[in-house]
Amino acid sequence: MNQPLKLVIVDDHPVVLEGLSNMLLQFRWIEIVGKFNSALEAMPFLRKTPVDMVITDINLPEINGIEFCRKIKEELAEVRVIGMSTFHDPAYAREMIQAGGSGFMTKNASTQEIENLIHLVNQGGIVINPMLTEEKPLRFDSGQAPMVTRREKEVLALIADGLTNKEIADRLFVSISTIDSHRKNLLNKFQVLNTAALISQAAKHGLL
Amino acid sequence: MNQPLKLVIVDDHPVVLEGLSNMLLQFRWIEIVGKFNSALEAMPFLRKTPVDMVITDINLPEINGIEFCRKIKEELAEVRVIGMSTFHDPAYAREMIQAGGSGFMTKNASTQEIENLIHLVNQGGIVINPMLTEEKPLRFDSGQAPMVTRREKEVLALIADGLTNKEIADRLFVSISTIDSHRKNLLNKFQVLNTAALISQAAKHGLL
DNA sequence: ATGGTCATCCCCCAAAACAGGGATTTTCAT
DNA sequence: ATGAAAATCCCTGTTTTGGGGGATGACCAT
Repeated sequence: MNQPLKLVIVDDHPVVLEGLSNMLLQFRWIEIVGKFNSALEAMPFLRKTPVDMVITDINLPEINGIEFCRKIKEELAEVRVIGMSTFHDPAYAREMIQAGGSGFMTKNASTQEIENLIHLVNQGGIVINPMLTEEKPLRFDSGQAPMVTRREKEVLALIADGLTNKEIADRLFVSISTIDSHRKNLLNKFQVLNTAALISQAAKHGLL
Repeated sequence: MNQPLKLVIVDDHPVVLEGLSNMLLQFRWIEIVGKFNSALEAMPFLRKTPVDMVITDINLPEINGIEFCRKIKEELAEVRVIGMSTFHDPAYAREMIQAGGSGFMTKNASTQEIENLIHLVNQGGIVINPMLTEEKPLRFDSGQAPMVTRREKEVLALIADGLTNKEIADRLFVSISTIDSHRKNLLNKFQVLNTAALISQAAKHGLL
């Protein structure tokens, strides 16, 4: 703990941004090295500056906190990410963790709670604060998946397994043209230009 | 809290099974309704008996605790699952959560810690205990992901985003041949024949 | 210093995917 | 029963991938 923890805060509400950073200013072991209003502004900074931790709002414009977290972990795996939200939504918390994040807190947490949380996360823990009561078993989706028909789903799965159109056609006893059509429709529905993007989108939406 | 919490314990070591259940016997609000040595034995029971929570060892024969958890959440979403392991492995903890679990603990946790953990999880929290220091940024794999280099990872991500070799080459300021090589190496490492399979494998291993 | 992995680049050629039309039959709910 | 949606099929192209090679410098650890 000889080096202060380098922290970046991301929130589109200036009030929160200022409030939180003032709150944390009193802790000498924490150094706030950046404050941003959006993920898009923060990302370039993160890429070129060594940072230990990011606290980000979940409800951000353009790229939300969950996606932001995913991106950070993709490119900069060693940066720990804590999600923050106004609402006590356990689904948010879980999605943060599933996106590779290390923690979740609501904006009304006390200074002490926040310091503890940061401290624990910094030690490698995963912390959700406060402990929330969840009503429903929770949703796993991110965004909404395009509506795919039974057959398309079938084809999609086989594509993901690495089969070519011809192989799929043989397997399903239809012509190559048919599979080709299904494939095109899938590309359209997912608004992507090729198979790679199709599969990664499908995976993201849990359709595989 | 009028109804006691119905709990099932799964561990292949009889000592742990007995020890833990004895430990928890003292708490009147917890009722142990089942003890099993493996996931395969526990699953049928869970299907026909209403249970609130399952505490399962991670290192189980045949089906490990992570997979077990995934299966439970697929079929019985309302059952909360806590993973347990001898080792302080933060990767386990994270995988449990990603599999839909609600908590993780090591076997040397104290009675009090365990009761607290169960209590918090029962209220809908996600709890990792103890807070572990993680050495390396941690692995995300289920099974083991092939080892991909920094550059390959970069290329992989861009492929998943739907860029063609040419576009990736432009973006990274290298020649198309280079990207082509990286792509081929990725196909080799993942033991797949085309991009579709590559991306779905990568997604499965959490590399996206 | 030298063997290994990484990242970079090149060739050729075949196979598969993508883009753009269009068309017919089955199925299913109102 | 009748329209809409789904599933099936076809043609003509171009672009992108994939499979088979091989080569070079940079870096890194033993």
